[in-house]
Amino acid sequence: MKGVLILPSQTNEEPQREQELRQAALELFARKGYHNTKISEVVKAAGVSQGTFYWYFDGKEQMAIRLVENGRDRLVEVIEQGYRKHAGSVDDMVNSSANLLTNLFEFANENRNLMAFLLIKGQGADPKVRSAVSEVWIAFEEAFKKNVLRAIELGMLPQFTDVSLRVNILVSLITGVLTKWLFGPLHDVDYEPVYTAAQIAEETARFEFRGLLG
Amino acid sequence: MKGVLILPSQTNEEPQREQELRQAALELFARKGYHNTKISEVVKAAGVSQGTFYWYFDGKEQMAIRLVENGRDRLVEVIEQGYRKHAGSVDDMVNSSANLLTNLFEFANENRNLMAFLLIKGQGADPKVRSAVSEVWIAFEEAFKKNVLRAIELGMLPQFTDVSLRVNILVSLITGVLTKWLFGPLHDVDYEPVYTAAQIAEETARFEFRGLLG
Amino acid sequence: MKGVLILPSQTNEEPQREQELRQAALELFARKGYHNTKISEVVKAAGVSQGTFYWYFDGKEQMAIRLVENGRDRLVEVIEQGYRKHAGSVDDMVNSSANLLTNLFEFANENRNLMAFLLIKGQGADPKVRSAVSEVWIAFEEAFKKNVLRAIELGMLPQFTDVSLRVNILVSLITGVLTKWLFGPLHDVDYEPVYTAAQIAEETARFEFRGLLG
Amino acid sequence: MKGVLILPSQTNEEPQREQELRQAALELFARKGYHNTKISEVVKAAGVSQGTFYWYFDGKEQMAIRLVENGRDRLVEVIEQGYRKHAGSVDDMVNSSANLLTNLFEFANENRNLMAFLLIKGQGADPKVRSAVSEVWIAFEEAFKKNVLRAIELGMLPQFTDVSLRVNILVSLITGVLTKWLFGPLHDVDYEPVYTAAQIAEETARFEFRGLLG
DNA sequence: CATGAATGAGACTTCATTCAT
DNA sequence: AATGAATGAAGTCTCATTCAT
Repeated sequence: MKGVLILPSQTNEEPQREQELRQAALELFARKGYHNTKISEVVKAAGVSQGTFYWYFDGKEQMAIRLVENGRDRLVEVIEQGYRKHAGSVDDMVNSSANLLTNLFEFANENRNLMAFLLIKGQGADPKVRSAVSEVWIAFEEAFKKNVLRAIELGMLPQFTDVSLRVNILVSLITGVLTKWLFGPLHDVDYEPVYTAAQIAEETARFEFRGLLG
Repeated sequence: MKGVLILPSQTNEEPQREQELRQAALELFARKGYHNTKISEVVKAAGVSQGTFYWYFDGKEQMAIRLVENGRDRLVEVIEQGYRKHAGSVDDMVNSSANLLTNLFEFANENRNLMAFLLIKGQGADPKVRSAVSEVWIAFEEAFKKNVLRAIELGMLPQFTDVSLRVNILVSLITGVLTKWLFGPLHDVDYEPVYTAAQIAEETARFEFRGLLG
Repeated sequence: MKGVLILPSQTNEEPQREQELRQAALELFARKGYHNTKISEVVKAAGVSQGTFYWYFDGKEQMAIRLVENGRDRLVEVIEQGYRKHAGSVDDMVNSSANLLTNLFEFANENRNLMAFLLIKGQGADPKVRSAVSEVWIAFEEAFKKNVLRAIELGMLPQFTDVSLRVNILVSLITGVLTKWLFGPLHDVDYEPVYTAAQIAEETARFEFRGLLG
Repeated sequence: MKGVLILPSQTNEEPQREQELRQAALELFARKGYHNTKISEVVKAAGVSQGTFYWYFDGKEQMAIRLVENGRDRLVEVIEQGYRKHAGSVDDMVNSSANLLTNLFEFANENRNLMAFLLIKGQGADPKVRSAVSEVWIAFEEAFKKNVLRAIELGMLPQFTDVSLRVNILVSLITGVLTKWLFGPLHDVDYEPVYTAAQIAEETARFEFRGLLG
């Protein structure tokens, strides 16, 4: 850890200011939405001057897009780790799905600001930003579809006539549950989930495979 | 007093201009979001002058809230018509649920602008509008909860230990499916649903009760 | 009193609506100033419609001017009644002046809204209205000057080298005292004078002739 | 710390733009009144852009209040310098009062815009601004009262039964004379006083102590 | 005479962005 | 790299006035 506190001559610290700006912006976007967040507030929160923002970013919109794209990559990574290698029993499958969802929910809870922007506030932004957000959920659905197709391939799920529709419904379920679990009925960034990630994941996985009657 | 109530050749003419303004605003809010919609655009679309807007509404925010509250009432009305009177078989229940969802989905498809604002764009608005939108979904969930409790009472659904959680997940599923069905992956107001309301309702109802494995 | 309540066929009631509008406007002008008073408020206070205002008056400005000119005539009338016919002792003169001031102060107190507009709020209006207000005070000063010249003529006051200056100072004193007495330090229309008109008139008259040392 | 205080070739440069804006605003307020002065005119007169105004001030109202409060402090300072230390003859007192008034009148004439706003136009502004203006004259009267009480203490003036009333009348006299002297009968900012500050002060002081008969 | 919905010019204010230092 | 004063386009809202009924 030596040298960590020596600020003036740091080497790899390159984008420290940038990081602070990103974090500040993401928090504000998540809380107040894109349009209700002023650059002046972002820079104040990050402790830098107005001009500095424009040294690191081309503008408000471009910054938001960067934020979203960065989030997308990290999110997809989580889901792709659920990719199945071998076949197993139904219970295996439920457990496996629950594990994937647990990872997803934990990631989401550790990145609440990001998720709030992606799930809720992003749609209030400008067209380009909205597109970027939409692409996140397309990528998200793709990743899930890959998993479902793999499960069918391994004979663990029946050959649906319309896989896309099922995946569609499945993803709707997951994002719906995720949003409510994370932010509650009022979509409050400061809401504290009442269930653990594992609990809500297990319930969701059970529902996923067996429905209300299961 | 004869003749006093005979208005000059109109029946329930109400404030026609107000209706036009509401519609224009809702369409623009749905398409471009709250902040990207200018009053100047709304009045242009409605074919009235800027000042006229302020004759009928106190301001942009208040108008949006009125729009949301009006939508909430109509939406809840649809769901409450699904209230069950007698017990029946499981298939009855699935059918019944599918019917309710069909009604809901049809209503939604006939009020795409309203739904786009409630489901997607509303969260980009100002705090008071956001609150109003959140309240819509709370009311929505309440209405569903009433239906589920009734089904449990009639012995058609098991006594869940945590009804709220189940309803929560159920509502998440429904709004998730609804959003995707109506607006597609890109949240496009002009997206044309690929399934009919009845089809998606049936699939959703099946999933609701039996999950992926059903 | 017979017939008084038969409204539809009244004859000399001509400007009833106009009177109500004048009164309402004067009160609002006095309280809130010219620019902070909206025609919509005036008509609401008078219980008529917006259009009616424009049937009786050419516009806001013209109405204010009419109000001011009407007030001027009544105000000057009061002062001119102080015109002296015969010579008398110094005490006569002080008493006589006190009587005139008493009349003035009583008139002012009975027409608080008018005086508030003339003394205080009128200067915040538009140029033409301001001119009309200024002319009131010029007429006021003229009327006083006439009285002073008459007193000099009768040998009751010395031949000042500069009568205008003295009258000027005298009028400054009177309007200054009047304003404070009527509306208090905060220029509040609802202020209640702590002295009676006669008391403040006597004090002022004494000061007028003898100053602080008198 | 050497060198830290050496600013790049300026001495007390403060916010120069702010000064220009203040001056421009005060002049326009004085001439046209608060409501007839547009921010667009102020910034044009100051030679800056519209946005710059809002960099230095929170808004029109807040700026007007600042203007008034600043003026109040300077005005009171002038009067408090008249505070009497030793007793003296009646003539001393008249002279002393004339001196104080001369200072006051000179200050007023050097700050015609400020005085026009405080004496005349301020009452046409919005409530908060009006309050600020009223407070100026309350402070003004307080300062005079202190002087009068001191004179009584020194035995130079009799023990009035009601000092407040006398001071009230005195201040009414002074502000009345001041207004007329500065702005003439038409309350014209460009009016040129026909007497010097010393002349009008002397006349006023004589009137103050001896009245018309003096 | 009376109504009140409709108008539109123009006011204040916001805020993303620029640029000289 | 960093600052922060300056910009100006554009937005929301006000309100005196008009006019068809």
